[in-house]
Amino acid sequence: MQTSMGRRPTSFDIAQLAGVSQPTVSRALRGSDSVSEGTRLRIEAIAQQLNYKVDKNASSLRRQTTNTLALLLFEDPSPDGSMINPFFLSMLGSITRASAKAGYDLLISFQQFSSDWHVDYEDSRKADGVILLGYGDYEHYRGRLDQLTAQGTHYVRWGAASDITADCTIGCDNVGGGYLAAQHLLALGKKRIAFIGTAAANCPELLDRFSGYRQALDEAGIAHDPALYHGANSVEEDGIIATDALLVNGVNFDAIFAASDLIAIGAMHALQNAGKSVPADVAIIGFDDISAAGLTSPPLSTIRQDTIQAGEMLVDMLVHRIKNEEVDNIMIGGQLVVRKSCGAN
Amino acid sequence: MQTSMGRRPTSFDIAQLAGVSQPTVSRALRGSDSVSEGTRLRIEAIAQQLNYKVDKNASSLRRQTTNTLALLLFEDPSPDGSMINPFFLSMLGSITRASAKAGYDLLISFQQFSSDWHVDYEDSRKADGVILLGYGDYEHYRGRLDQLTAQGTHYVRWGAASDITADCTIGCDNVGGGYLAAQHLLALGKKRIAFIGTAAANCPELLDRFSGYRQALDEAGIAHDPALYHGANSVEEDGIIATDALLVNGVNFDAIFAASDLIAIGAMHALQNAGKSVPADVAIIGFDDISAAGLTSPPLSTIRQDTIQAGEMLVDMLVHRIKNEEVDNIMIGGQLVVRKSCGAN
DNA sequence: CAGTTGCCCGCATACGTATTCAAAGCTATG
DNA sequence: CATAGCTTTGAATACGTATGCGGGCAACTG
Repeated sequence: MQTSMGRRPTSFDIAQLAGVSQPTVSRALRGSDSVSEGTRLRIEAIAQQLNYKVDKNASSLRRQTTNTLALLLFEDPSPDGSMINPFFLSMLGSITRASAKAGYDLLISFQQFSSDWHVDYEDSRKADGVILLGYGDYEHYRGRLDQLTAQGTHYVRWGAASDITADCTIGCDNVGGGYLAAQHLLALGKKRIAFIGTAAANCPELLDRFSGYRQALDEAGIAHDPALYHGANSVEEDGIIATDALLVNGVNFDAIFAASDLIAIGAMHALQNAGKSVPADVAIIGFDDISAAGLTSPPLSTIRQDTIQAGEMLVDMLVHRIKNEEVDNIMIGGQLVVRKSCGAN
Repeated sequence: MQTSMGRRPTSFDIAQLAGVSQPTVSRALRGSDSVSEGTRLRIEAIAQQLNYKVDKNASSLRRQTTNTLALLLFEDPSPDGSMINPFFLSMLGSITRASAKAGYDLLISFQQFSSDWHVDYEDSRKADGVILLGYGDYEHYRGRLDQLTAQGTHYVRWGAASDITADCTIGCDNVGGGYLAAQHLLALGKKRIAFIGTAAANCPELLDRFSGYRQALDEAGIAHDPALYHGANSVEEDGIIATDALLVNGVNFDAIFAASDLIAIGAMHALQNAGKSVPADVAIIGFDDISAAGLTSPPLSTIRQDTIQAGEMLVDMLVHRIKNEEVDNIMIGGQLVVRKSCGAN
């Protein structure tokens, strides 16, 4: 029982069938209290029968709100041009779920750092707010964040708090996490703990982890030894390269704190390829607790970032911001996950 | 230089500043050829200066098209309530990229099988088309697919071709993949090859892999032995359970073909926990080639499904369908990826 | 019975864009 | 110089929904 041929039903069609006006249909279906019970039921029945759905474009246009969040995922173009960092992929999954739970649709977009992402979404009224997700030094785009704020775009960002005006972030306590990791190795009696991940391009997260690591070592009275520090971005390959360099240079080390699990996995492979045993010869601890961390051999000890909690918090915080409610930056603690890669059970 | 206070600029604002009418602005910015060069440049300059962006809600409403695709991701509620199957996560990443490349925004939504997904998106005009992604027996929702077709929703589906009216799918050659896997094990001299993944609930993919496996065994003259077949859904835990059962029952087997990598990883852990060596005692091959497959110890041989290619094809096919172009179902071949879990080299 | 209150509802309109139609200006042609 | 043809523009309108405002009607009060 279609009204006109083929066309999808509108609120006018329903109004006509129900013998009321279009505004009444709108009110009835939105649950306004100024529609009589009887009328509402009648309208609802017809709507159901016609399989009527509100046209969200029209609705959004009229209400000037979209009930949609946008997730902007930043990624350095990866070598193979396709993989996504598993940590962010996990966050993506979590955010997807969380926004659904909050009643918002989620629009996803990959972005290069260089693109004009700062004007893409809210600006074109496709989303009410934006979640920014990615590693990276915010100094590199603080101008864009300021512009977001200037044009009234609501956004939240994954990462460390900053002094950027009206910035709003949720991030892991990377310093604390680094401290935990180093402390764990120290407690196991390790004295020569290498750090892989220093000076990673645009990545303050890794630098914070280094700070935490140094803090633990300082407290233990262990002096600096730059030979133990090695740069790496968060990819497996960099872990391999860095570890190979340590080996080739004949550096003496009994443990590695890798600033991310991917680096740690690379390091583990490099060590094993060189005939070293993990953890007998070298203990390894990573950071993130990506799902692959539990699958390596030996399973990788790591500092867990709770992506599920983080995703929910990001969505939650953004929703608050959209409602112009006051929100505070949040820091999530990292949790030590002990597996076999450090030795002691 | 804002037009009215605070308000975001509209095409009327630009028209006024440029001394033309609103339609001319619309035409100029959409690149219509019936606007003089001078006028167009003037309008473009002003638009840029005001940081004007087309309101996509209004535009979509007027044009009755959204330039957006929706991805519906089906998932059995997982035990921990949060993880996403890594294979689908990978597909998700690939589809995200592919749709961006095709110039479409991507809307993502998790769905329970039981929900009213079939009317959610295109119906409410938020997307021009829908990608359906998930394991599952389409028989369970053939009615919904029919309804999608009936209401004119464009969709493509990941999975095996079917006899559903106007159904449109891209899927892996699971039979061929299963054949490849079994053949590989046979070539290595394995005689007692267990299969884990039979009779998985709602999962024709796994059954097809079983068919391929049987086909290879039949050709090798190996008789059926139901003791070697074990049910499992595509989660690690089921792999553990199934393998433990094989061990407890004292079944004689020298290889396992697991119908998915997650199952294979579970099986590997179960074997190693029981003191068995992989591949010396038991060879293992999986299916999918999720990113964790290369990280296990030993690294897992598997049948690779090319998610990148699949994602691009899904998007491509959907775009064609949206344009009402004829498209054919596609089957993607699985590729044997040889690592260490089966022994040879 | 007049006046007041409160409940339901319809009229008119706004949201911002894209397109159809017609008209205006301009060039070319005979 | 009149007409035809072309280019460029504006007026009007449609897309489908949501909401401010006012009106009709019944119930209730004095």
